[in-house]
Amino acid sequence: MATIHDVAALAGVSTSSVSNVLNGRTEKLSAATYSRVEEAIRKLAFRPNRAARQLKTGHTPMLGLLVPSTANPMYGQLALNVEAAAQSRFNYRLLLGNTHRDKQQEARMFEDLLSFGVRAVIIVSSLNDERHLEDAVARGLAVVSYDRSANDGSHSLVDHVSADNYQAGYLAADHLIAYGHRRLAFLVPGGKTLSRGEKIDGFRERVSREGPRYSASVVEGRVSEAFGDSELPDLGFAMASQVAAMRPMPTGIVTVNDMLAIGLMSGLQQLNLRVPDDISVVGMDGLSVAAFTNPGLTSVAMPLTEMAGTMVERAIARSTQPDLPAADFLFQPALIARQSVAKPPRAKKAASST
Amino acid sequence: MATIHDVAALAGVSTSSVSNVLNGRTEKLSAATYSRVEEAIRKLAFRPNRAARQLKTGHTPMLGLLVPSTANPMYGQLALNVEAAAQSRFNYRLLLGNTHRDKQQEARMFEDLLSFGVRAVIIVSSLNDERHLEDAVARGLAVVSYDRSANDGSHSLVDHVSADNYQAGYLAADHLIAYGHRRLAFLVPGGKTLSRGEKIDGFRERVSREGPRYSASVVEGRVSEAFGDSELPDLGFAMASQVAAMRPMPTGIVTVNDMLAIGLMSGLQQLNLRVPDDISVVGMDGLSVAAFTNPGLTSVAMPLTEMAGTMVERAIARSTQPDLPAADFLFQPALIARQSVAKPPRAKKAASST
DNA sequence: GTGAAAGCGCTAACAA
DNA sequence: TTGTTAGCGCTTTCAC
Repeated sequence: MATIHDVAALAGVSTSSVSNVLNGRTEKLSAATYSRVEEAIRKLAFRPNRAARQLKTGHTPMLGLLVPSTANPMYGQLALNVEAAAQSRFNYRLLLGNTHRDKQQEARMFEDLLSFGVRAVIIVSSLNDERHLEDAVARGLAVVSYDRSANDGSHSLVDHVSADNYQAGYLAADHLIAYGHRRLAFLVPGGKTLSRGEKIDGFRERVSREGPRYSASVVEGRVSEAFGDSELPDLGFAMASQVAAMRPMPTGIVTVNDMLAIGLMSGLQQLNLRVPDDISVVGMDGLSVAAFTNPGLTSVAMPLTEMAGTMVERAIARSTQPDLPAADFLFQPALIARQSVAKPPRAKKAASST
Repeated sequence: MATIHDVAALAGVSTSSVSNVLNGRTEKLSAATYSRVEEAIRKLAFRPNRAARQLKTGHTPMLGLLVPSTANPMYGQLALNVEAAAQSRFNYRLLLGNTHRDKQQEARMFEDLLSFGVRAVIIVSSLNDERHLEDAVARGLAVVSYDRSANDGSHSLVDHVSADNYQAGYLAADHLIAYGHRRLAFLVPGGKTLSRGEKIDGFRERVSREGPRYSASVVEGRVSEAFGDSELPDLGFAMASQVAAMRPMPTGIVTVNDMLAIGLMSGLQQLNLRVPDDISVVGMDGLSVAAFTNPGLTSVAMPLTEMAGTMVERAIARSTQPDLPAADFLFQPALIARQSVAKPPRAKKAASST
């Protein structure tokens, strides 16, 4: 690989002039010198060594992205959007890590990012404990947290970009209620996850507005210790039995995310429960693949592209201006109606017999 | 951030001793010194600066991964597997790029990798033209190409890790034929893709063995210039009409990948064609989500984890030992039977009328 | 407008 | 066994 010295030699100038060209300081060079240097750079196919540059400047155009698992299409899409924004708007490249929602892995990744000189990171974490995030901040990382709203007040050290999960839960319940459902259930994996709390609150709030004849239950899937995002559909599949065993059985189900819903629908069909004739399902995320399930999955979609843009912008801004205070950003979800929701079977009966 | 000097000072030794500890050269230090240095490292939470190290050694523990789009769950899974192998077996981190199968983007990413000091890269490309890959190799990258078999002979510069696509096509056709199908079709997006050639060959070969009463057609989807992997399901959906318009209509369809199949099934159902009663579908990839479609999608699965492991191993091995010759690795696919394949409707009639 | 030179944090001879 | 030192390739004062 050619170095700045080779270029300087070929162009017959000093290395500092080459450096000035590299950094676009047009005003410091005569047009003639400038183009002579450019020519030399072209000829040698010279690309500056980032390690050297970083060693000098202290930063490097890389952004860390930590997601639970890119095998979950939700995070695959997120990675795509984040990468696109980072690349096209800031010329930053993406360092990707799958954390499996494991605190150790997250912490190790932070360590590595730091040692690579990366100063901006976006993390999708659902861990209750944000202490390791704050450690990372203390050591110089600008951290943006996805979908973990900060209303627990504590930490103004980390940016939070999230969907309005309360509203998401509210919308999902609202949609089912509009179709006449009265016995609703909200499905979540057991254990840790956090943003689901608000989703459940919104869901419950909407149901409780209808009075005592409406019910809102929360069903937790049984998950093993090592439960990962790739097993979400399997869990949904298994939870179909839990739902089917409920007495009375709910007629409208909301799941905390789309992959769970996809598994659930499959499991329900396996039990000869038809969606939406016997039971309606609403997912959350707005995965593009949800448009192609059978039936199409109604889902509360998050504005992923906008959120990705904001996250990238914040992470990079705060990494370059460490004095910028952390902030929270809330995005509004929107329900996408497809075919997985219909009138509840009871309502049909009720119409003729009550 | 603490530097090696701070550690040396605190431990009361020279920087080279610290360096030796960092690089685990136990034999060069007394046990006492060693642990004193370790202690100092711990106390200062010292992490060596990779940029400095890289500047010195010329390499950095990073691996590039270029995929068309992580929004395609196939590549999301691939990224997960590659990252896991790189991380757990080599302590390498992953630099991810979405190329949208665009040559410019691929070339730019190569440039960037080079300038970041990354010497090992795995690429999923379907571009006919491998010249930019060879350019990259010439400039010092160890390139491993996924699923682009090299039997065009030309390039021994790039490693090729691929599934036996001929066999995949063969297996898919074989499965349909075993169920009694005679009119088969193979669906692909229009334009570029490459590995599909062998899939089609295997598919055709299997069908032609049955003689003239069997037919194998290839259907190309109409795609725009900017067609991307995220639109695969949409394309499949649209292609359902193309299939439905064929006279005679095929009863068994194979698609070049699962996302296309998922869209196709949805489109067929939209046209009131039932899968598998009216028409059977076989996908390719073995996406985990294909187990949860309705009906479950029969698919020819590629051994993704093993392939990812091999790719990582090769990329890193060849980046550290540039004299290692490039090689090709072929993996055997396996058909996963689910519910999207059944006897053809004609065969049922035939059974009673012939 | 251009060049000389110091130094970012590390590694690896080589000396001691 | 431990320390000294010369760079790796770049950026950036500071002279000229």
